[in-house]
Amino acid sequence: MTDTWHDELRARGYRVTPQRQLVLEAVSALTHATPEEICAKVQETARGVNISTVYRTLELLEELGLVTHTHLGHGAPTYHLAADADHVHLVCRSCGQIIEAPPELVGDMVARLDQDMGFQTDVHHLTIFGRCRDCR
Amino acid sequence: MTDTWHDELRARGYRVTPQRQLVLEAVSALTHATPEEICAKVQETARGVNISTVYRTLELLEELGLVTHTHLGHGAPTYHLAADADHVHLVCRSCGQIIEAPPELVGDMVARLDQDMGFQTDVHHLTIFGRCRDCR
DNA sequence: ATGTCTGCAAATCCTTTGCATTCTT
DNA sequence: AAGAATGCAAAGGATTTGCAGACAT
Repeated sequence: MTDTWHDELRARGYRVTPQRQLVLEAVSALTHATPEEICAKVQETARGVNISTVYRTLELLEELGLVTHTHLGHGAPTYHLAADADHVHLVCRSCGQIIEAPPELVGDMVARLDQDMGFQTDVHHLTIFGRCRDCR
Repeated sequence: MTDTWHDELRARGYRVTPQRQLVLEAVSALTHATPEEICAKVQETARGVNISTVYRTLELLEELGLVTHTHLGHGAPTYHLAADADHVHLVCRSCGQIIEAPPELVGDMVARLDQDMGFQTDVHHLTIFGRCRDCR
């Protein structure tokens, strides 16, 4: 990833800090990571980084469009790099497995929702619950 | 609704209690209700019913297949009668409006997920985020 | 009578907030 | 120097749990 977001940050009056870089790196390195997990990863490099900073940073990075989150279950949401987020999530109710499916699978639905309801789907945030092949 | 679930309950070794009946009635009377809201509704009839009883009861009723829940946003989940749940939820990110759309809209997607991935979608639990006609 | 269910209070999990201090600009 | 960001601790909302007493069977 380039560092153009540094300029984006400054242009908006925000500041580039080590914590923000580390959180973004952690989101990049992990997949489907919760704030807690991201915090743990960050602390491997810089201990002392606080969980509240992680929350604040995730909110900021999401506002900048660099990361997105999804709710994969009951607990904490999970974060992705927005650039890696071009898929929908299938969550198996039975074994808990998380499957990343190509967005083409829902293309027809997205088109119909648009045509019939005027509704513009946020595909990146889409999570579908059900049972996977192995569990049905 | 008939009371056949009473027998179902007893057959499984559970008991029929006023609280359980009231919670089911509240879920039936309300729509998209959170545990808190359900509790408030129940307390109109029987004050003293505790929120933890509501949580335990909702879990039980869900296990019995009488109610389902969906996550419509960040906060608490919302509950439905399973019999009323034959629709998918569209949530507008901008105005917060919740639209109940006919399940036919996602029929194609469900079929594809089944064919291509062997994945059996839980349509009742499906919530789609995006922007509604008025907000796009 | 037996064992389940309830209410209560406390505990837990996840997230947010206030504030003094530190750091980026 | 000015103001934004951080760490810390405390508060907050949602949900779960342990337990003694109440209730359905």
